[in-house]
Amino acid sequence: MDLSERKLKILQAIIADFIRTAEPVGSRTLSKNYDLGISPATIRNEMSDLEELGYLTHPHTSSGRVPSEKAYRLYVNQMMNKHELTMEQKCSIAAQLNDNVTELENMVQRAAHVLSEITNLTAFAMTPRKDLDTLKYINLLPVDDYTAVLMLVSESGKVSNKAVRFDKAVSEETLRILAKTMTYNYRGKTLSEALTQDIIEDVQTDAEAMGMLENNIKPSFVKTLEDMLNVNLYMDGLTNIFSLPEYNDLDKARMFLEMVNKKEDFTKTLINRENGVIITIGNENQDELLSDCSVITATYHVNGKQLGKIGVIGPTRMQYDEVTSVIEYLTDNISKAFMITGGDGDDES
Amino acid sequence: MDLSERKLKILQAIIADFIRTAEPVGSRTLSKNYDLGISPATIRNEMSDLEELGYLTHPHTSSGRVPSEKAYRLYVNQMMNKHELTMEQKCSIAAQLNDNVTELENMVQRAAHVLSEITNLTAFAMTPRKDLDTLKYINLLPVDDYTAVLMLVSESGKVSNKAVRFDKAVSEETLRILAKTMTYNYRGKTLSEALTQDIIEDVQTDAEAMGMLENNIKPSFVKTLEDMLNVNLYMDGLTNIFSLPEYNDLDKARMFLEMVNKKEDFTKTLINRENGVIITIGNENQDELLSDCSVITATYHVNGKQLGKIGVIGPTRMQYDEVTSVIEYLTDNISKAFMITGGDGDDES
DNA sequence: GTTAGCACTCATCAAGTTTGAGTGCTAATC
DNA sequence: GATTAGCACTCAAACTTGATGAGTGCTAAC
Repeated sequence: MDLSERKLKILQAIIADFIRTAEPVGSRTLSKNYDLGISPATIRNEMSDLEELGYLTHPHTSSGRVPSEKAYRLYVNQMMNKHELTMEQKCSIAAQLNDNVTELENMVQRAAHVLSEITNLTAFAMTPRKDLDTLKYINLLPVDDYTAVLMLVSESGKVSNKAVRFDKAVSEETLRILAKTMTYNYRGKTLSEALTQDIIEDVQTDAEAMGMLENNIKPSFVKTLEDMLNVNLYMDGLTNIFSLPEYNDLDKARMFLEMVNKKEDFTKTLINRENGVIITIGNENQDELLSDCSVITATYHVNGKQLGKIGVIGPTRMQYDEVTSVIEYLTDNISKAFMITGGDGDDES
Repeated sequence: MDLSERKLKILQAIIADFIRTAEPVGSRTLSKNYDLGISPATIRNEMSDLEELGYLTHPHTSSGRVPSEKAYRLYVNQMMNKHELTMEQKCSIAAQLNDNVTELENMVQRAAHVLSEITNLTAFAMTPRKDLDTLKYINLLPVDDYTAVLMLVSESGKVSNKAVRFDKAVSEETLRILAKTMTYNYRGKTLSEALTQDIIEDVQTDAEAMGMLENNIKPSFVKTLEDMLNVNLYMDGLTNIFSLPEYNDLDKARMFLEMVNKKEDFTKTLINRENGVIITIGNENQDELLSDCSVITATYHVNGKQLGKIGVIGPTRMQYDEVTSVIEYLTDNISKAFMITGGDGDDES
């Protein structure tokens, strides 16, 4: 059933007011502050209908109305106007973002910062998944007789490394052979393929060297690959929630911070989201703990291939229009910055 | 002036009680729960003296006494008994810490975790400063015609890298020469020396190559060096403060979290602390913002040279004895683990 | 269909009251 | 002279009470 023009107008006014004030909205306030041309009593009747239809709720009998998740969903889908950023805002954002960029990690981190500053919410930014990246070469650099550094370099220029310890002294010559063997076996494989593929025996390597490969190098190799595959998650504006009336209760603030601090869980949640601009409201979120939050994410791309995400998390009462615009502007900027030369030679500092 | 035996006993009891309950301690409670053998009235007289001497304070006229910073200082210096960890505690800590260690970063991070779990405070762990580490080799790995990865390897096995973009296409041969020149110039220099030393002209490099060194590589080189020098700070148990009555006020909790979130400032504060087990109470802390916190840090060493720190931050009311024991046990463990082979081939994942 | 009017509800706030844990002082006791 | 019992006093915290006001639903008039 479609809502009448008037009901839509009233609902929109309630949502706007509630997003601004965080207070339940009453019929009198509505008729006074919004140019609806009808009396409070009529508004009450309409609100009663809207409540029956599930768009509004009532904290208690004699309080104003609060938009439900269903209302926010309707608002986001149909009623939200495109919010244009001012020229100053755009310039300021671009300036902060592009100042002396050399690395994606850096820029992405700054995006989270800018986003949290503008929206006054908790922002996050995720570096791209490297699924399609392939191994280019593998090196073993001697440190002392028993220790070396295993170094992997990918086609896109990502470098990652870990220490390897050997049971016995190993010569530089042996290290070179081992590295050569590994490069021969893994070159051109994607990172995820390399994770599953076993080290193949090679004519040049003897039994002893093979043992080292299996027992000493393999664990570090796997960990390094996982490091390269893993996305990094930057968060900013965690303490912004203290300014929101929704979290002016210690328990709620605590729960929020504890949830967000579990970075691994949160990263998984993010990875599973679709690409593009995605808004999930309250219980639409998979994660039980996010059931009274809204999450907005958008995707940026590096070289048109690898995809990363940035976004915000906050109460269901948020400025969906403004936040969405800012996020979109940020992702556009990042995508542009890393389009031409494919400068994704990021490291993990 | 020295305190009488009895005053010391009373003060100790007050401190013990206050650390446990966080409530001002009254004379009746004291005489009931502690075997002091004197009546509340006598205790009141003694407490009055102790207050005059600056060891106790009075939140308001008719409330119990609270230990002052001076009292905590006295307690820590003279009255605190050595708290022995139980065998189970030790085993549990050692197990969590040493499970499958390959890297210092990893172990240090886990130390912060264990520490925050046991103490229910906010714990932190700082990786060692690399001042004494020297450069071993410098490499430039081609990514595409305009991009390379600059890689530095130090004597201790630390590897760090950053992307370099060139104004024009650069051949692999050129990269090799550039890397060779840099290695020649910087090998054996400590990281901090390398930061200040300029690139010296070399017979093998022509003017064009020199220009690239200056304009394209230098910025990345400096950043990479700074990355290698920089300590990493891991924090854990941030939300533990929500369980403390000291922070059951939103503003206080917020201030604490905002302070601790400024990692750079906090790192500087930590670096400036002396080595060994250091306890600073309230206003003894340099940082204004820490004026109602106590901080305990201890130092671990890697190979007897590089020094890192771990510690906790919490209200001045904390279990100084227990916390100190745990921190000491942790630093001992880390130092032991990284003593023999000097396996500090950490990276920055 | 719309609106004015009215009785009712309920969170919030301020003012007053009670309670109890604490103190300091004084006079009696050891 | 040191210790203690007794008592008047203080003050935060918890509870009570009543007023206020923003809100509702319902009904009857427009």
